[in-house]
Amino acid sequence: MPQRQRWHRAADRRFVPELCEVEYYRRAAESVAGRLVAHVDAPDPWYCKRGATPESLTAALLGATVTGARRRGKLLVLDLHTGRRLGLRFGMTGRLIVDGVAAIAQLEYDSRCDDPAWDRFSLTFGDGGELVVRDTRRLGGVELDPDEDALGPDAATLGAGELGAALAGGTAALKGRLLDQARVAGLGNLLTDETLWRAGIDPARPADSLGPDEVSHLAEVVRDTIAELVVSGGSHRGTLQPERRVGGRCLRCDVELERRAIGGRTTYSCARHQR
DNA sequence: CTCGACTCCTGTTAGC
DNA sequence: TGCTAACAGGAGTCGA
Repeated sequence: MPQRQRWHRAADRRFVPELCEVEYYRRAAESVAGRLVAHVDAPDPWYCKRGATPESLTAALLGATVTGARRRGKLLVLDLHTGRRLGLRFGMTGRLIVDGVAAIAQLEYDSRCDDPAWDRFSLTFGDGGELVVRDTRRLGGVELDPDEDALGPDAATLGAGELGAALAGGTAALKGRLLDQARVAGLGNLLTDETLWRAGIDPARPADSLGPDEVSHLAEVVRDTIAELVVSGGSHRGTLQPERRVGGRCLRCDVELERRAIGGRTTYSCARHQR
């Protein structure tokens, strides 16, 4: 098979739970609101985070009624009528399956791993339906009463003032700050590359080197990009994504994209128009 | 406080 | 052809 075609196929599969994907999970999880938890299955103690155990999760959840599903950044929160909250994180390969239907059909790496063997956590409801977290690589996790305030403002509604505060006083690379969930919640590696490419800003610039107009513009691009990608199907629908590979080219400038490690993450950017 | 380096995990892929 | 090692990235921890 020609190399170009292989790249294209790989790009098609690239799909990681970032903000857009977790928003789909949230919408799917809304349908369990009003239901009573009749059974809790937490077979993997490693998957229970921040002091939670299969026993403590069962104690907190069994008999509780879910009252709603919220999202902050990449964290999905199920509210319970008891006032307690269940936090779900999906890592890189976590999927949410509600009543047997996957909230997203396909994620990177696990297209052929749609296997109940990777079920890390599930709730069964009084009506017989269920909510399952299926995570091949176990980088996600489940916790009780997550500290939502430890997360920065949600990227989907990021204001210029909020972004300015998130970037202030940082000499490290802009991209590193954007990936820091305590500063801005919801941006992952793909979405960060996408927004900086669209905004025409070099990801390696010091975070506090952006002028007020750049901050304002970037915040707008972040909001618009997320809004667009939530409508069009997820992070992998980004304009940059098909070119986000070795040898990929900038669709604006038709030059080869630069590939670097910034903030510890593989970064693709255009040396010509991202300044 | 900031921030880079390291670690977790496992399917895929590059390279010998 | 078959094996191995690097790679992918969200998030926590550690130490300078």
